[in-house]
Parts: sequence; C-alpha cells; structure tokens
Amino acid sequence: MAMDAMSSAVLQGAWRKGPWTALEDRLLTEYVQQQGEGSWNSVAKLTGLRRSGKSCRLRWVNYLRPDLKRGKITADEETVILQLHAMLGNRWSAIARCLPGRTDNEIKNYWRTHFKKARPSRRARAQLLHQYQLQQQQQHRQYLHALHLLQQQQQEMQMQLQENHHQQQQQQVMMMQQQSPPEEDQAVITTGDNMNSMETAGCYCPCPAASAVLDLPLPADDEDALWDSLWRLVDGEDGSSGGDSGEY
DNA sequence: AATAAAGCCAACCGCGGTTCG
DNA sequence: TCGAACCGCGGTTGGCTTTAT
Repeated sequence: MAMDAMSSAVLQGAWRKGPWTALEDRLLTEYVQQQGEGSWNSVAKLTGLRRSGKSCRLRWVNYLRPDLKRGKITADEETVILQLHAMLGNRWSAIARCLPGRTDNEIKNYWRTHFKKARPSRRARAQLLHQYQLQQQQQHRQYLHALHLLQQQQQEMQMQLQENHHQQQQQQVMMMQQQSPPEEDQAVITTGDNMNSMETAGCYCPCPAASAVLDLPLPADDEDALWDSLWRLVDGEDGSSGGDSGEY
C-alpha cells in the first residue's frame, strides 16, 4: 500500500500513541455523540485529537462504546466462545457478534489466555516429539501383538476344522467299508474352504489396534496443527501441561 | 521483602476488502 | 478502470498487575 496521510503523519510524529488519557476519551466520546460512528479520520480534524482514525475507532469499539459489558466473562459466555470457536475458528468478530457487549479483542484475549496453549520451548518440543514417537511405536507394537493373536486364533480354528473334517472322513470311510470296497484319492478340503467357513461363521474381525495405527493422525505440514495434536497427546496423559513460554 | 515469572489486557501493526472520486 | 482513502479484522506487542519462589 502506498504511504497515506496517516502513515506520513506518524512518521512526522503527528499522531499520539500509547494509553489514552481521560481528556482524549472525552473528546472522542463527544465526537461520536455529535457525528455518530464512522469517518474516524475526521476525528482529528474536528476535535483536535492527535490520534489516528484507526486508533480512535479501536478505542471507541473496544473501550468507550456505551453498550459494552464490563466485568469478567461468565461461564455461559465461555461456553458460547468455545462452541463458536470450534465452529468458526479465529473469527473473533463473528464470535463477538453473538455475545452482546463483548468485543472481538476481549474474546480473542480471553481465548488466548485461557485456552490457547503456547508453543513450547525448543527443549520441550524435543521431549514432546520423542513422546509422540514412543506412542507411535507402542501403538505399532500393540497392533503387531493383536495381529499375532489373531493369526494364532485362525490357526487353531483351522486345525480344529481339519481335525473335525478328518474325523468325518474316517467315519464315512468306515461306513463305506461296511457297504462297499474302499476308494482311493479322496478329495481333501483346502485351506480356502476353511477361510470361507471362518468368515461365514463371523470369525473375521478387523483389529482395533490396526485401525488405531491407520487412524493415527500424521503430523501435518502446518506446524500449529502438529503442536495442537502434540498438546492433546500430553493432555491425554496427565493434563498437567501448560505454562506460557511467552511465544504464541 | 525482593524479585523473577506468569497472567492479563489495551493498543498497535499489517493486511485485505470496500468505497469513492 | 484505477488508485487513494477508509475501514475492519486477526495477529502481535508492551507494560502493568498478580503470583510464586
């Protein structure tokens, strides 16, 4: 964007910055009462206030507006914030519109303070990554173990079926020997038949551990998403994570 | 009691969309 | 149609207050 009048004014030191004084608040309030909201850049011209239009708007919207609700965020409001944030993401102004008297800045600050986990330090990140890898390995071992049990179960059932079939054959042979001379090269049941019988008997069960491995969220390209999943991982263990390292 | 760390929040910044001449 | 001005939004910073050691 090309440098506008506001930017050049700032460079020349024309605009005041920092905390607002009571006098400035009064001037701005009187301006809005007379002129209404909007045309923020004309505030300085009409009132003599050495504040940029941007700064005036922010001060009015976040602090001076008469319909603002003072005091702490209530439990109900917190619930609304959490629900809307889950649906809308960081659309603070949209969330604020559903909470009369609360500003987007207020909600943003509240959410960041209470719910947004800070990005951990380098050392903590290394520890978390190690923890993440260990959990992946553990899940993989669980999957292999479950797979092994399933194979054992299948082998046992197969052997049982073969044994049953063998006994039936022997009974048939004995009955036929009683009725007629013995025949050679009797057909033998195949393994495939066993598998079919197992499946029709409802013995095929997808391994939960396997699906757990397959469903394991992979680290996203987005680093924030990765850290979110890492924090969930830690929270799931002891829920005692936290502490603001000072960097978002 | 002193001080470092954490919490909190007002205000600023940069960017993108809209309006207007 | 285009560029400047305006406006609003989300992210970030700085400083004051509170809490922990």
